[in-house]
Amino acid sequence: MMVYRRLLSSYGKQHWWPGDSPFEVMVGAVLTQNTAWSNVERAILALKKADVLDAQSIVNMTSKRLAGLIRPSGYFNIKAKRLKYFCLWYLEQGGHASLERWENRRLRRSMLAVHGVGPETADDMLLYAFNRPVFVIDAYTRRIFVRLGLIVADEGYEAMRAMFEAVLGPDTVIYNEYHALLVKHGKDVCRPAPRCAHCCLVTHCPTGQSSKK
DNA sequence: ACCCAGGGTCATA
DNA sequence: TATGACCATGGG
Repeated sequence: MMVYRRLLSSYGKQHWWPGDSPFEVMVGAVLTQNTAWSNVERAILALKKADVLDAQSIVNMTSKRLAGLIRPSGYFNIKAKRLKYFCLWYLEQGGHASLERWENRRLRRSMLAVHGVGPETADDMLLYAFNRPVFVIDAYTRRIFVRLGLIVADEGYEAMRAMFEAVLGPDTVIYNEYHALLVKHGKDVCRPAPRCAHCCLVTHCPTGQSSKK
């Protein structure tokens, strides 16, 4: 796809997902829900320094303590519970070595059944922790392709994923790089539209949202 | 002081 | 099924 080539030549390889192990990638996928990655890094660093970045430690520890450790990532009470649910599932299924033998669909369904793991989080894990050819759709992907006029605004998650996967064919390497490039482009260039378009055009906004005073 | 960020769940209608 | 409320920190 042309969009992919142009992004790649503009930005170069992104080397995703940042993380030292598949498990760390999965933890990061939960922690980064609606959250800036820089905040997630602090949380993961705190887990490492406390030497608890493994499923067993997280399951054993109280939600209270876990919430304190991941505090910088935001939504810490909710995410502490989500991490515990996820790690419990992870252990029950026999860990990474066991999960690695599962087929894509079964693995995805099983992940989605974990409380706190939605489509994007599951697909992050599938692509970046298990190297499965699953295309990740996120807010950046949607925004960029809406702006390009290539999709309509209310296109659903599964419809978009199916579209990308059909066009690109099953290719883990391309999916990996493409998603990372879309995030990069979304952050740097394809910024969100202003809330009040009027404020971009005039100095005195009738809605009063331009904070003068 | 606002807005935003690599979402997901839950309660309503 | 389709909206809205809620979760919470750190950076611009």
